[in-house]
Amino acid sequence: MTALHHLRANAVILSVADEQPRVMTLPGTSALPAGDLVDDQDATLELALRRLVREQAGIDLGYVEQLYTFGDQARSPTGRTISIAYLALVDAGLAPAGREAAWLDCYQLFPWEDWRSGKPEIIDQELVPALERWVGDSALRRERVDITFGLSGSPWDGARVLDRYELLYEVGLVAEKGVDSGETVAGQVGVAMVSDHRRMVATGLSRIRGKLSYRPVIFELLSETFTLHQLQRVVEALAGVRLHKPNFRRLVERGGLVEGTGVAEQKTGGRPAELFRFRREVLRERPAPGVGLPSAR
Amino acid sequence: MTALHHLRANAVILSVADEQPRVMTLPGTSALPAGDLVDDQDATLELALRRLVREQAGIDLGYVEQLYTFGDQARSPTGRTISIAYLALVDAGLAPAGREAAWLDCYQLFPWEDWRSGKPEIIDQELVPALERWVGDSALRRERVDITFGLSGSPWDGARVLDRYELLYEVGLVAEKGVDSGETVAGQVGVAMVSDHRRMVATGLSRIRGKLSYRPVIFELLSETFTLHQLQRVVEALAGVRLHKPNFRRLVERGGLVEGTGVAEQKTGGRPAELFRFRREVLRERPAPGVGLPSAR
DNA sequence: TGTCTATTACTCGATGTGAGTATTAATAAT
DNA sequence: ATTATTAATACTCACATCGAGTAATAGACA
Repeated sequence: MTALHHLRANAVILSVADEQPRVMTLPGTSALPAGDLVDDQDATLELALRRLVREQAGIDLGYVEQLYTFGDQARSPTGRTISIAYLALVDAGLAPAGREAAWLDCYQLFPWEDWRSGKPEIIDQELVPALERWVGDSALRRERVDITFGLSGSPWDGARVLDRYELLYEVGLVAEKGVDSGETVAGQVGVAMVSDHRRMVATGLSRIRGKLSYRPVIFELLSETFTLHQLQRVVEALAGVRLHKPNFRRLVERGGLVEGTGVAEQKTGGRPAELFRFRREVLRERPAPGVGLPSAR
Repeated sequence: MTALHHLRANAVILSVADEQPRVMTLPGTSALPAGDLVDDQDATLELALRRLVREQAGIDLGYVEQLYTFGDQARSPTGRTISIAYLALVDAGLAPAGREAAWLDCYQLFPWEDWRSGKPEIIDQELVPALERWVGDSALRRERVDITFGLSGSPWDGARVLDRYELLYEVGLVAEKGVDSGETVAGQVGVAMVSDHRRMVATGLSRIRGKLSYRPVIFELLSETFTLHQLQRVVEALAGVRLHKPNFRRLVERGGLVEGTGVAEQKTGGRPAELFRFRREVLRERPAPGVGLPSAR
């Protein structure tokens, strides 16, 4: 009745710095913090993961949620390895770097996901041609490609990060194994990661993009106080789209998500902005408080 | 590097019959279909689960998605057991019963979740008093109870099924272990299930309630064709609320989710209703097509 | 012919959303 | 001091959607 399995936990730790979403890796590698779940000293899996990250990267995680459990046979040649992936969000200000942790730009992993300066050129130049070849005259493939990549009049759905990654993987455009460095491989798009770690990051980005509009997770990535401009930049970085400033401010203020502190700060050369903080009471007032991206409904 | 673990897969198989959401159990028990993940004959975990359900309950699952991985130490006294739970949706018409599978009414498990005939009496009569005692004068507990159960002016959020179950578990109102029959236990609310299976069902119900409004999952529970009335009843059963008929039809028709077949059927004694079918093209047209419940935004 | 059931049509106000434009406040350079 | 710069703040407006209510209609059955 007892089975032998290789059981691991992986951490997708995201933060936003310099208007770029980034994921923590172990220094010198393109691997996520991960470890075997071997001893039973932790009461819950989540606590085991927190301990693991503390030991490997030297930080105490705040927000943590379970992402997905990966267990396909193809993942390892000798027997099945089960990996339970977790998503963590950390404030860029508190995030360590250097000997303990390195940070990898998410849009180097998924260049097609950043639409902040318009549609990424890689889509029409590299992805679409390869996808079209793969489609051939299959109606099923046609529909799938149209939906996941917003072709043939379908809208681009920012939250389908994972769908797109999985499709590109099937098509053979993204590599998963046999790559230890963070280099780009010929014939492949984006920077690869060890094993299926890039797929885990895609899962995490999908999750958080979807969650942005109905849970106030964004504040996990910001300090206690922040300007509305900073808040908008962080949302834009994660969502991968530019937002209309007046509407964003209206949404977030009138929506009761933030409250001003009265204090003004910021020495960016222009007019100092007021500092805001997350308004916790919104949780009691609205069923699904989030920042609401365009066409995300 | 290799760890010994007890690894299992569980299936939360939902369907709606007679306007009641129900979950499949093994006949004579209050246990979900489940099994050890021991051999590596399946390429993916999901395939392993499908085979397991086929062997145990004799049905081939259609829609399947991974739910959550449970691995808290408290689950088993001797070493950790990891359970990967999956959610499956089956058409009530195709669902088997009898020797192979039994069906358990979800609202017997969670009587407080069915608001179709108004607020369930159990909430004010049993839950709230116990919750209030548990809160005491802790502001943290106060906030949590208010949000999860819609107290002190907070709205009731249908999708928080799991939050409510977990809170009731902490408070001691729902039992998890040592109960093999489906009977109600003194001092406890709702029908218990084996081990943490009821928690898995709560997770599944939470997931599908949340998903209703942005993914057309509801059609997995219906036959190829159906009347709008049937569709509404199934949505109401899952969501646990009554819906405004004219608005529902407008939403679902003008939203492009269904299309008429021209065929009229139904011999319920009144005017025959037109049969509709799911309109697949909506997937290409809208980013997040769903049935949109009231205040679900 | 009447009754029942359920479909179908219409209205109306409140709210939210996307988009655009204008104004103001403070800092830094000249 | 004055001006340019940067960004915050304020306002408008059309449009779609939503919640809620009311009314009319079509067919089956007794």
